[in-house]
Amino acid sequence: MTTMKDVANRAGVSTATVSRVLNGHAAPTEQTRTRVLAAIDELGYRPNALARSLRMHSTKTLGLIVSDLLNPFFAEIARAVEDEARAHGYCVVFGNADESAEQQATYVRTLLDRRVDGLLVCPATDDGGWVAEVTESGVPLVLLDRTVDGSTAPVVRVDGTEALRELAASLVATGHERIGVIAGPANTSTGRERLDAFSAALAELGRRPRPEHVLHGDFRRASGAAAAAALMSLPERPSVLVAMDNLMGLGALEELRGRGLVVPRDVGLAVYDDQPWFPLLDPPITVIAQPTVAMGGAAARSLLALIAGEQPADVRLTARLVSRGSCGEAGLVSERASSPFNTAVRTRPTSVSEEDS
Amino acid sequence: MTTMKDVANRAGVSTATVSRVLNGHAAPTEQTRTRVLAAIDELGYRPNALARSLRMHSTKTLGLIVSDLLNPFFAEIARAVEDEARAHGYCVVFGNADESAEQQATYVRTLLDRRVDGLLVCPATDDGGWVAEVTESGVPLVLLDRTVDGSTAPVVRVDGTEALRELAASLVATGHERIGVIAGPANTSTGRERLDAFSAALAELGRRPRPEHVLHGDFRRASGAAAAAALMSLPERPSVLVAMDNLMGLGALEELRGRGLVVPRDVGLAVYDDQPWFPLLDPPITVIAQPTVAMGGAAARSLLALIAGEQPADVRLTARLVSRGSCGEAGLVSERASSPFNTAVRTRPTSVSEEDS
DNA sequence: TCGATCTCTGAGAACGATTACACAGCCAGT
DNA sequence: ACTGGCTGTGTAATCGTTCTCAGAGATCGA
Repeated sequence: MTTMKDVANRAGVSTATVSRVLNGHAAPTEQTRTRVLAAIDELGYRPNALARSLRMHSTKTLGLIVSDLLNPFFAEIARAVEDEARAHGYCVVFGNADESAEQQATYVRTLLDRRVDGLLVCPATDDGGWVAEVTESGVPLVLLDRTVDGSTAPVVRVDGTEALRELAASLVATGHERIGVIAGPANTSTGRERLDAFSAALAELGRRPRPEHVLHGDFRRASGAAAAAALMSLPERPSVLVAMDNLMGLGALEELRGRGLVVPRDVGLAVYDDQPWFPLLDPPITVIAQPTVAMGGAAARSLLALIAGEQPADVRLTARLVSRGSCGEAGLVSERASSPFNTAVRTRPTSVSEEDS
Repeated sequence: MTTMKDVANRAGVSTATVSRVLNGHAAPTEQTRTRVLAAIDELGYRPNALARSLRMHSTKTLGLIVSDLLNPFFAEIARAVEDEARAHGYCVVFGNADESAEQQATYVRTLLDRRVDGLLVCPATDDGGWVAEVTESGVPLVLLDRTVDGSTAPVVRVDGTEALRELAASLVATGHERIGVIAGPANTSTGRERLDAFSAALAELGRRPRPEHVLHGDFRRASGAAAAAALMSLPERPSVLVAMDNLMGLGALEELRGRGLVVPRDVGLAVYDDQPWFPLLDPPITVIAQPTVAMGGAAARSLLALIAGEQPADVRLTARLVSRGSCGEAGLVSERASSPFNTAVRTRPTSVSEEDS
């Protein structure tokens, strides 16, 4: 590799001058400037970002740890973060925790060791032992989607209470008595909050889901299938399932299909987290949509603000209910029943990206 | 931040000794060893990977540039690459080219500047101008999924000719006369190869798609919808559409639904690239499945081999046809027609991850 | 003509690690 | 007691940048 010294020799100047030219300092003459640039060009010189970072105490890099890269929810967030970061001249290094606290801890350490300028974490669990490590290292931290015990870091999250309240009301209005819930892990904030909000909403309506109708999954496909299987094997099985995450929703759907159960005739289904293909199912799936792009953007901005020495406030975006008929919602059911086959959806499917803008 | 010097002072030794302890050299006494470790522990010292990399000329990092992070196909690949890399003690830095050659070039440069030990690229286009830059820098390069003009780098790709031949045969056998193709961009190897292979297969069967029935998209959702719209607006519209990528397939599906067209009654659909939700549609979508996890793993291994100084051969995996009935395939259609509603799929949906193992 | 001021450039010290080399003890063999 | 071979440790160079500081000319006013 050619270094700055090579360029300096070739141009007949010192490395200091080369550095000044490279960083756009005022000092160098137009003449030396062109000489240096010519040398850089001839040698195909590219500065070593490692050395630069070591000297500058800044890597222009953000670290992002997502709970599960295969979850399109996080993939979209990752993409949004990256867009925002690039717009500010930052690069993003990803880590995939795979919903595992240990793997997450490993990545936190790896990224701290590489001296990222800031860390964005979608925590795998409530356990916040790792936060102390980050705080000690002095690297700015922003939490995304989920919170963590004993952390004072800014949080960017989604409030689904209102949407869940609407969903509960809609289910009750449709006449559902036995509501099955495939909840997220009890040791994640989103897992608990969604379940709590939904339970509270039902309670307001005078209903209370039976304990055996509430199962916890792990935000992944297989657990959704397992939970659906368990729920549908009960003597008094639910008339509708609410999956608190798109992957568990996918698993539940697979399980229902595998059992030959028809949605919503045999059992209704609602899912937390919209995905582009949900409107394409028959019936289209009723979902609670989260503003993923906005989340990623907001998180990146908060982190950049933190890096700039500001004190960004917590961000709380709101999810919203998108009723599509998979719970046998009034009006949609009857309309649907009149068409013999797989019919066209009534409205053009709304894309997630459109919703976010 | 505490540095090695701090540790050395605290333990009453030199930085050399600290380094030796850290890197497991034989030299230090058990006594000094424990003293150093104690100091490290008390100070919460973490080595600076930047300084280490600068000195060692190795970052233990692989760069991965994907064409589009939002495409689940690439998300799965990214995940597989990361798993394999981690197993060998490497970290992965991602870049998202967004199907843009310029953005890809920017990322190539950024990653080279950060001195990644190796580069894995899913090229956005055929243009291989950037390859020279990588070669000059001496950083090992492996191409993934798509090839590039004038490159001698090892390639990991998927051969879909046999699967496409089977698909063509199946479509012809089902009686499809007018076959519409939503092809990938002509300036990508996969875009061309899939179209060529499919056309050749049809030619073998004595058919030849009409020129106006072949449209090129850009491997993204909107282009699939636009192409489907154009094709279905023709006076002699196709009886079946073949989308050469899962996102274009998604777009096409949305468009068909929006127009109130029923698959496969009004028009058949087949898609290149399986996704977990394809089996859940009614009818389940016939696809050509690619071994994504195997691709990512193979690519990472090839790159690591290259870094180790070996000369890995090109890898060519094979895609396979999964017939599900969305093209009105014989046997499936009749069975389907007998059930009035959204029916259960006939076999348990096969998950992508199972297929890859 | 002589400072004073201003502009440009270079020498060299960081940044935080690794490691070649030297050296100080120690023990064994003569 | 002296040599020679170990063993364990420290000194200092090095990686490729940035940046402080100081010096070399040039310009200018008195």
